[in-house]
Amino acid sequence: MSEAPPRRARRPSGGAGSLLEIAVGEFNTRGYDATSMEDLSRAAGITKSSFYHHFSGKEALLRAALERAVDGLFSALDAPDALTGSPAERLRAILRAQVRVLMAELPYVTLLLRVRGNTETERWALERRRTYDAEIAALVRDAVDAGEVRAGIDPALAARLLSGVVNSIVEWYRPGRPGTATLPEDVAAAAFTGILPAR
Amino acid sequence: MSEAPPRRARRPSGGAGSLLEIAVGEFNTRGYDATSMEDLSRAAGITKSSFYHHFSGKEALLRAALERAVDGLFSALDAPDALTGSPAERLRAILRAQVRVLMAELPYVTLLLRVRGNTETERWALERRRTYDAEIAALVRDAVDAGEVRAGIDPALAARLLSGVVNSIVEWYRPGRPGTATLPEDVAAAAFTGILPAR
DNA sequence: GTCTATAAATCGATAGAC
DNA sequence: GTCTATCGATTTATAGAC
Repeated sequence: MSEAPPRRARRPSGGAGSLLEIAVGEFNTRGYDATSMEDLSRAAGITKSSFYHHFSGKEALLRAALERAVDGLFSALDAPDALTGSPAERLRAILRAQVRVLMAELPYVTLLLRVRGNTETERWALERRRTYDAEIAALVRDAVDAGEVRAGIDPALAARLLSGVVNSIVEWYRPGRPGTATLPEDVAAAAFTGILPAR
Repeated sequence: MSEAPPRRARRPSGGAGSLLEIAVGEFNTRGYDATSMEDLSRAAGITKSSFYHHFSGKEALLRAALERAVDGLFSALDAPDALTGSPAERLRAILRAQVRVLMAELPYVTLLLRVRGNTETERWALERRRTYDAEIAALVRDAVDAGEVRAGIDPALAARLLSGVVNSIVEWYRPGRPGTATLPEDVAAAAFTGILPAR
């Protein structure tokens, strides 16, 4: 009972998922605000109108991308080895998991980290980021209170520097680069031992 | 021989320097691409046309701001205590100086660190940043070769993480915050000893 | 040095045929 | 699901009066 192959439109795009991937790539290359719907449709090989058939607008694309990034980020808090052990052990496990998420969801998390807050969607993303950062800061305080790490600096400052060093990975990491298999552990070790420890 | 005071236009702006400061503030709040000349002139309290009398266009403003940021950044390499001593000592002095520059020239450096490369001016800024980062990376290699720091991770990775932790300061530092007088030394110490060193 | 007015291009988004 | 054509708003930038 073989049917005839489904009638195809002139230039079938790969579906909403494929278009989102293309759009996020363009957003990261030129910046969200500097990327026009014309740019997106050209990159996808369809017209602007066709793009609007899949997404209601530019902000809908941003929303879908940021939701994926936020979901990934928060999943680091629930990593298997992040739920047990001392505060410092859990914190170290979360750092490793966060680096893994950054690597696996690189374009989406990159976009999230560049959001400025111009629209409701962007403000929502910023709020979710603040919540995540607050969770990390609380864990740092727990680790200091438990006497597991040296409180040479303000725990709030330590949490900010931790976020900074981890998030900065999106500025240079590219998939397939040699020697990045150990990156999650390397970053966690650098955070606890120092990036440039004295001999 | 007192002359009459110079005839004044209806709403005298504070000159090009003042307008640049206002523009950089707007760029950092909304993002460069999302900020229109209309936004800038409204923030300055003059019309768009008047703004064009002081700057030839939006990109000229960006260029002036980025030049100031780049000059500040490179000045960290020439800090008095960065020219003598062992590689590790010089590296630590440069880190401190870089944090001081970030704090003193916060809005300009913030703008520099967000540049994407859409125009010739932005690509020039990215190229200058690459040159600066290469200088830091060379110093890290020197310190490792001299046996002053532990080469637990790839020196190139160490240099990237260093840049990440230092530059991330612009994401949260605000002038006048209490307890930031020791920030340059705190950041340098965290880089060498660890953000969360074990007890 | 400021203003009003406007040009010329581009933007996000929609209408409607196939 | 794709297309052509277009709308209305916005953008960068300029002309020219005061």
